[in-house]
Amino acid sequence: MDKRKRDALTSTGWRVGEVDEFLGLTEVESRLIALKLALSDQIRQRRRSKRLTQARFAKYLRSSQSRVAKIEAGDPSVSLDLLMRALLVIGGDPRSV
Amino acid sequence: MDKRKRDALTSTGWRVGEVDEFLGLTEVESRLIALKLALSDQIRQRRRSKRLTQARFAKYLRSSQSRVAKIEAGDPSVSLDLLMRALLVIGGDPRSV
DNA sequence: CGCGACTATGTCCGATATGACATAATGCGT
DNA sequence: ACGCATTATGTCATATCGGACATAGTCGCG
Repeated sequence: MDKRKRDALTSTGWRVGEVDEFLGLTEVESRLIALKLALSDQIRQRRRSKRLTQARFAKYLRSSQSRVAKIEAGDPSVSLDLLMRALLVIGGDPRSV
Repeated sequence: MDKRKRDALTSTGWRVGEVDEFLGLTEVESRLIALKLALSDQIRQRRRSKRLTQARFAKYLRSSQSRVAKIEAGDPSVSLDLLMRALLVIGGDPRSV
């Protein structure tokens, strides 16, 4: 681990020697975002392959067209919960993401 | 599809014939809960195998001991986002869940 | 038992996500 | 070009989730 990172961690209460096996916050963050984007894509693909409009899909989701648009746009205001719910509703497989 | 269910769906704007391929709300809900519980278990297991206390893990997560307890207890106030973040921080593999 | 370390549960209130709505952009057939 | 369907973007009030704190419960171990 480079010094910069170690300093940033220890200064916030991490103990060197334990830290190694853990992912830093920024890495976690980027993996989380990647995951969300993958879900977005999967959802849009499935919705399109079923020839559904965002508005119709929104009904199945019990949400709104604008939310669906945001889901597919990878809008940061969309939670993993909603993404996963959407994927399940449209019949997607969580493992494939 | 049994009549009861079809009525419940159509009455809320679903069109029979499209509905079939989609999961009902309650089924989505239960699958979502199952997913969360699986994450909970995975997190607790990994934390224990690393011999970390909830308090120490909370620091890595930049959260609090009580949140970690709730994460592991499957408390409904815990989002998928937080669960996934916790799993990533502790080095777990999302796919294994 | 008593005590310390750990975990569980409850509450508060600030932060973030939500559906709904309005409206703007885009596409597409005629 | 026009009209119509679809999708994108912005905003808002309400709901849900968040960390923090207090406190209660649990589990060894002397």
